[in-house]
Amino acid sequence: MSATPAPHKPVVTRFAPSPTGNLHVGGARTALYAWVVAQQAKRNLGPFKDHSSGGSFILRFEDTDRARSSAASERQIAESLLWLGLDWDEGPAIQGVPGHETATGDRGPYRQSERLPIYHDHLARLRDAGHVYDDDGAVRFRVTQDVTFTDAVYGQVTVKADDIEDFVIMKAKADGDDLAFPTFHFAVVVDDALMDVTHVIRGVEHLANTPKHAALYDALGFPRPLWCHTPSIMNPDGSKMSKRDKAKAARKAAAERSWPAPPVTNIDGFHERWADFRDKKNDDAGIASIVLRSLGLGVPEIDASDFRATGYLPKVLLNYLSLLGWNPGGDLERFGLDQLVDAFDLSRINKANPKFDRDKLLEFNRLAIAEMTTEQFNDLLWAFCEPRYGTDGAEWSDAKKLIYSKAYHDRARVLSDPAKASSFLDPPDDEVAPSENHYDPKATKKWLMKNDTQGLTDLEKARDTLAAVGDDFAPEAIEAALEACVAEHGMKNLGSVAQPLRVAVSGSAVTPPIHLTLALIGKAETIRRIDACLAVFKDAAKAEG
RNA sequence: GGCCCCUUCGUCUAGUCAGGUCUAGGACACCAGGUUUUCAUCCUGGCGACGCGGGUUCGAAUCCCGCAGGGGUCACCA
Repeated sequence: MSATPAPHKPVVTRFAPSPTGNLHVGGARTALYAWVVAQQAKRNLGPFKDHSSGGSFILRFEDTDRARSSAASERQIAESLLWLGLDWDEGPAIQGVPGHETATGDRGPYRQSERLPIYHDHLARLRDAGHVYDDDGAVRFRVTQDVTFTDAVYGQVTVKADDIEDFVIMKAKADGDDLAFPTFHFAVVVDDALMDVTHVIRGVEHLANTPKHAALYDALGFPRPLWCHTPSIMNPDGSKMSKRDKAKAARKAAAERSWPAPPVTNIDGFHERWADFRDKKNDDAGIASIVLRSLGLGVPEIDASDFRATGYLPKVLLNYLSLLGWNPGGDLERFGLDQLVDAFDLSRINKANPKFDRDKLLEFNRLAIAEMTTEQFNDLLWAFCEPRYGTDGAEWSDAKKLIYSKAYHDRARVLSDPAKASSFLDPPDDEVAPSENHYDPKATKKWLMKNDTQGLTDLEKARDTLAAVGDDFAPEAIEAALEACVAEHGMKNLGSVAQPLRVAVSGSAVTPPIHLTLALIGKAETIRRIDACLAVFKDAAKAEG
């Protein structure tokens, strides 16, 4: 078995999703592998080192299930693919996707619903040769022989004719249609053959269908492609990772809290949709996301767009996905697309279904963020945050944005982390006078009240020091002033002032580096919060003492 | 249930095709110690696997057979 076709034959791979939802991670990985193989052929790399055959990667929509297919889903899939950097050489026109609003390539149409006459031509050939028969308005293919085919990862597979049913290749014609629709089995074979596809790379769930496809290739007189089936990506509990996981998570969370009724009212018919959803009449991912978010919970990332929304870097997702069921053979784990194109080899794909490990993905993403410059992180972070979180009307200066980026550059794992960790930036609530409730009890005890309120004493000194810092309140100036304060008063270390300050301005003992935190809050607000804190705890100390 | 596929640390895996160099290597997670203004980082160390049972062989994670467990498929869905 060889993954290398004859030198004169260009390599053609394709990604052929049915547009019935977003791009699932499993689909993303399949698309990646197909894209990589085409790249290798184009650039004479990997298994194609000595072949100048050329290659191309086709995007085709398998929309023979008209009830579930949608243009919106086509757009989402295309956008996710582009976000990942997996552009295609040939594909259909997709409205609303810049760069792809007109079709490219001359092997189209690239939508099965637009290829109906082609299927009927080939059906006629099959009929003439006696390979098919009618059944209740549908057309079935007659399986008469055992089938043996070779798969790049599973090796040689043989299935007996008795174990393959006579399967439907043309559905019964629906009312109002001119032509009947083919089933997936017939459409893929005809399309892949006519589009000169050499490598059919897809999920293992299709392995059991492949004997049917091989039989069809033979009956139609088409040369068979090299099949390559990739294992399914599983959840940590061993179940298949699927869109339904969102619905499951939402129902479970709602049930655990005895969630009475959704607080969402501005969406048309939400309550009815929620009721149906709760009663398991559907697994609407949109409803699931709304429910989960209303409960303050994260939505499990399943689709490429989910990972994008959380703030994963596309190259990291690709890196991690490529490693799920494949590896270059040594200890190398973190690499970019170019290295992947260099090293990839279909025959090294594992057969067992891997489990998706979010911790490892998170760590890879953290490392990738840490490796870029603060300026790069700054650009990325704000490009990510601004469309998502808005600016609350108050525009931040570039300088302030950069300070924020510095504060989170080496502790953000995903781009949404900083927004979650920076509640200390929330504007003060003028309605409520500060009280002990604003402060974490453990933190106040340890950093303010301990040793006869030593923390409060140090905090007062820090306050005066900060009040003397210039009004631009730059991080460097703050840092220098606090260090001088520590030295002048013979304090143990910077923590002596940093910790009480953290508690005073944020209510907790955890924030980014203190000088960045204070600079972000601003001078006036910093002083105001310190004074409020001192007032609260001085009184408390007096009452006790 | 029929048919097909899979099985190395908790997880992803290297090693299996060409049996010895594997008292099984790496990464993530976890645990302990150290550095550090908190958190995080960083450094050092640690825990931890060949599903089970037979067989072949001087020798098996690697080859053979059986079992168990997991997955897929059996649609006019893809």
